[in-house]
Parts: sequence; structure tokens; C-alpha cells
Amino acid sequence: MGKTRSAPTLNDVASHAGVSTATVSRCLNSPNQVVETTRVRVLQVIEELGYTPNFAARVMAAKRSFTIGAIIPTMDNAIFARGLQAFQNELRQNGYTLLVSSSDYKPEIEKEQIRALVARGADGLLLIGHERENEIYDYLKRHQVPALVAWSYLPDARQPSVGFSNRDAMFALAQDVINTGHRRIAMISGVTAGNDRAQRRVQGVRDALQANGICADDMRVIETTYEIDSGAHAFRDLMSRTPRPTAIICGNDVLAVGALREARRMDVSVPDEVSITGFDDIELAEIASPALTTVHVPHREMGRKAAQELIAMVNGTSKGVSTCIDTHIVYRASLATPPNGA
Amino acid sequence: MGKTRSAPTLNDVASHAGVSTATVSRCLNSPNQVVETTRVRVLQVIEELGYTPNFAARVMAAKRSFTIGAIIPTMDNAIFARGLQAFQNELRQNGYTLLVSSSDYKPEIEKEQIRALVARGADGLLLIGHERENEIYDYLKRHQVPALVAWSYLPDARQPSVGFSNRDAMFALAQDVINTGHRRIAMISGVTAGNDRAQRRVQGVRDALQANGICADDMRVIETTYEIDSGAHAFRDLMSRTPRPTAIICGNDVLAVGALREARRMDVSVPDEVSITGFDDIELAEIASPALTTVHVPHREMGRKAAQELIAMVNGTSKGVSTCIDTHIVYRASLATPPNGA
DNA sequence: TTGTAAGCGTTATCAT
DNA sequence: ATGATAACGCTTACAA
Repeated sequence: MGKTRSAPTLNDVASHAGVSTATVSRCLNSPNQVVETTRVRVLQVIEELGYTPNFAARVMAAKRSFTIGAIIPTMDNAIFARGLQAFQNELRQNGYTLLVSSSDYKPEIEKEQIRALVARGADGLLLIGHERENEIYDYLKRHQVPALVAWSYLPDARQPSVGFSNRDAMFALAQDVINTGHRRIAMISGVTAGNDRAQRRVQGVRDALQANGICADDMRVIETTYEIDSGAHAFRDLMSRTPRPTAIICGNDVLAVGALREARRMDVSVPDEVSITGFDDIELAEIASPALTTVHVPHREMGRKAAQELIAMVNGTSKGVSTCIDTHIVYRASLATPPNGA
Repeated sequence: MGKTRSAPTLNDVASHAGVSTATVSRCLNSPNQVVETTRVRVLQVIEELGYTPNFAARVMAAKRSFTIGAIIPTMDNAIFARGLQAFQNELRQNGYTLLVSSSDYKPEIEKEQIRALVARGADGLLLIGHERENEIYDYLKRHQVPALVAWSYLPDARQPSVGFSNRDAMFALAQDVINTGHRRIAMISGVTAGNDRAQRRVQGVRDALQANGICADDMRVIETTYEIDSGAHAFRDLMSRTPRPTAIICGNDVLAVGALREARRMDVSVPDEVSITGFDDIELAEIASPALTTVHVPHREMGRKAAQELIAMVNGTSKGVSTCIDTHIVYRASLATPPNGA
């Protein structure tokens, strides 16, 4: 008995309201083109039937989805969370929906996700960092999907970006570390392969050493994944050498917190025996003890501006303008003068 | 000159390969139904043209998208990150793509996101917690989109769930706090309105007090948003009363870490003057100092099992079976016996 | 094994 | 202001 009622379509609404499908469509998309009386009636039927448009059909017909996709390396820590939240808020206010997926820092997965999002009709994409196969950019171009890069600012890259100069930010931090008196500086970096942000952060440190007459080639750099455990492991490794570094600059706060944890376990005092710095200034940085000296990245501002620019690109209002966001250093307890005699 | 080359379609592939669109489609979806020689040729053309199927069209025709949607309350902290990552990994291995969106703990936004995901053809949905308008469940039923609830286990709820008993987990923790000697216990809870997990955690504490002959009505409970700052603020509030509580049970690790931070600022020693506990056991819990005694939730296991169950539901293999995941308590430095004379 | 053709639920172009 | 109707790109009976 009672036949299974399945999702109503535009057609159902049209017949119930005694109008054509075109009229119903107009009620939804350009309400002012339809006279009040019929509009009210149609809207009522829509309500009664609990109708919601089928996006697949809509996308196919309109070639527009009001959906933006973002592919981030990981959701596993807070690095991208805050910026993305701001990005989403701004999109929402402009009638766009954000769909996120994460690549686990793996280029092949990222490629797959990009295709998935484009195939699902994303009007535009937010990508993290510049470095990826040209094939991907060709694909996006062919499909005419604008893409904006964030978390990195490179003025003359192929894609427009809203971000900051990873190299300059790290240079400034390293300069401060040097000014504090450190000479034996080591670094725990994220994996640099395929990650221009990580590469440039290392470069920033190198350049600062060079600029201060310290031989950058001597600097020990350990590359590892952006995880607390990895940071911890790298710290132990670094501290088992002689002479020990007096300061360890970490590629981000997660690594730095891992280093801090290991220091506690090894009973190495921070910052008395060794200074540690981070990058990003996520909540972890303030919570850690000692709290981390780190580079503050205005994530929310970056997210908001990225959304605005990407929307403009999708609208055709902008061809893609790059914006550089300022970062600054936050001084906390983890950085201090090196131990005497170091 | 040179005409603008836009994305190739099935049709383009078909004509270049000298076959019908049906054959091309079969090459992609059921390769064994087409003879090797033609398959190779078709695949080659696909490669040459850089063809990728249009999902909107595919979804419309096949009524299947191999996409799963998840709506989580927030990406702003790591609470949902780990479980979601495991969820996504499992989905990927089974050929599904995960699309995530976040509701910022707002029911209206969540409703909107659910509709967005369903409209985009999601085959199934992962939802956090049970409590939401019935209208939403009706909507999902009407659209025949299976939904699984996670982060909460309620055997006789309308929706199947893969999660844990928030009430029992918190009961056990509260019992431990009491066993440690505490009697003046206060609580910092997340907002309970519309959040069954928060509600049940409070209930767990109440029940434990009752079970030990302590009047639960006297317990001070502050409800606030799940943010570090909120936890800090609530802590200050709680500690400004006389007599002060000797233990503060927090609704999750984020709140507890906020409390810890404020304790440091107020120069209140934890756990000497007051004990603090968390819930979730995210990385923050171990990093905090003192490290948090908290309820460990096996997020990865939950994510993995949720993915398996949801896939089964989408396949029609399962009508939705609920699973209860075991939690356990992790003892760290933030919980100790109450101060003498308390 | 392969081709033909009828949808799938919209939007958009023309008419009216 | 409204109605027909042709796309949109793909899947899938059904035929051959």
C-alpha cells in the first residue's frame, strides 16, 4: 500500500502549483521575474512538498555550483583549522558552500581530490602552497576552474596567492635567535620535497646565518613529518650530537611542541640549556610549557582575504591578484640567551 | 585562431576512438564487459584527451556518487580531526571520497550543510551526535540517504551510531575523582542545548556524585563554548567562589587546557590546590602542563568502524547497526588528592 | 561485444 | 509574466 514517496522534483512542484517548470525555476533563481501571486503559490508548494533542488542537475544545466573546494594537507592538527574557518565564514556570507578534503601531505591524493572537487562542479579551488605538477594546473585551466594558493606568497608564481613570505618570516625569526646570542643553531624542518613553504623556511634560516657570517652549511637540519612524535624524535637526535646546538628552530609549532616534550623527557631544560622556536602561533604554542617563541601568522585574515579574492576570480571580477600578509614574531619563554660557555 | 579547447566529454572520446559512448562508459565502469583491444584503444584516447568524467552528469544518471559527506561541529580544534582522518582513510580504501563541512556548533548551519551535501549527491552522511530536529531525519529518509551518528552511542535512538557512552565514560572518571578524595567538585561543560554528548557528560558526573551520596544539586556547573578562552574564563569564575572546589571536571580537553592556563595566570597550583580533568585525550592533553588526566577516546578506531558501517549502509548490506566503543581513563598529573583540610 | 536511445532534474533560450 | 523545449554529460536497459 502507500506508495513510497521519494524526493520531489521541480516537475512535481510545477504540476502541483499548476505552472511550468521554468516558472518554478525562476521563483528560486530570479524571484523578481515572476509576479507576486504565483511566486507565493509556488513557494508554498515547495514548502509543502519539502522540495530541495538537485545540485547535480543544477550544476549541469547552469554550469555553476556556488561551491568552493579546498584541499588542505591535513586536518590532524590545528595549522589549517583557523584560517579555513575564516575562509568558510566569508564564503557563507557570500552564498557559497565550502567543501574540504585533505591530502595527508601526499601529492597523488591531492591530485585525486582536486579532480574529485572539480568533477563535482566546484566553481573555484583553494590550494595550499605553490608546488605541484604542472599537469594539475593545466587540468584546472582546461576546466576553467580558478585556483588560489594560500599559506604562501610568491609574487611571480603561475597561480595567484594570498599568503605570507615563509622565507622572510623565518629569516626574521632566525635573526632574532642570532641576536639573542646563539651561534650553534640547528633546525627541525618539515619534509621539503614538494612543499615550497617548508623549503623557504629552511632558506630563511640559511640566509639569516649567512647574513651574520655564520656558515649555513654547518647547520644541522633534520627533515621529518609534521607530527609531535617526529619533532620529539628529531630533538633527541639533534641533542645527541656534540657539541649540542644551543637553539633549535622548528618548521612549525607542532614540531616545536614535540621537541619540548622530548626535552622534558630527557630532562633538558628549555630555554636554559637549549632554546626552541616554532612557527604559526597556533593555540598549542601558548599552552606549551615553556610557551613558544614563534612566528605569528594571521590565519583568520588570510582566510578571509583568500575567500574574497577567490570569489572575485570565480565571478570573473578579478583575474587573480596576489596579496602578501604580514607576520610578526611573538616572544615567549622558549627563547633565551644561550647557556654560559656555549 | 586556435579554438579554445574546453574539457572533453564522453562523446569526444567516443568519436575519437570510433566507438559509442556506451562503450566508453563501460570501459570506465565495468572494464571486463569490453574486449581488450577496444578497451586499450579507448583508454589511450582518454589519456590523450585528458578526459575526466563529469560527476554531476554521472551522479544524475547513476544516482550514485561514491561520495560520503561529514558534518562536524568545528575544525577549529583537534577533537574531530583524528577520527575524521581515520574515517577518510577507510573510505578511500573502499573507493569513496569524503567531503567535510563544519557547522560551527550551529544547528541552522548544520541543517544547511546537510542539505548541501545531499543535494550534491552524497551517498551517505556522517553526523556528530544524535540530537537534531526530526525534520532533518525526515529529509534524509525522504532522500533515501543513510546517515550514521558518531561520537555518541545511543542504542535505541532513531539513527544508528558508532560511538561511546558519554555518560558512562564521564561517570567512571567522576568516580575516580571521588575515589581520589574529592567532595567539592565543579564542572565546566560545553553548551548542552542541542548537544546530547555534553548533556550526557554532565549527567555522568551527576550520577556519580549521587551514587556516592554527594548531593548533585549543589554542584556548580558552568556551561560555555568549547574554546580555550571559555575554559579559562569559567575557571576564574569557579575559583572566585567560596569555598573553592577541589576538583574541576571539564567537558573536554580544550576546556581543561583553558582552565589550566588560567590557573597558571592566577597562580593557582594544579593539582596541589585544585585538580582538573579533561575528556577526549587529544594531543593537547599530554602536552599541557601538568598533563591532563582525561578520558581516552579511541578516535581512530571509531572513525574506521564508522566508515565500514556507513559503507555497508550505503551498499544496502546493513540497515544500520550501532556499535559501542570502549573508552578508558588516562591518569596524568592534573588529578591528585585534594589539599589538606579541604 | 557493442550500439541505440531513453532518461536523470535542472537552466536558459525563444516564443507567446 | 509565463510556457515549451533544447541542451547539459553520463548510465543503462534493450537490441543487434
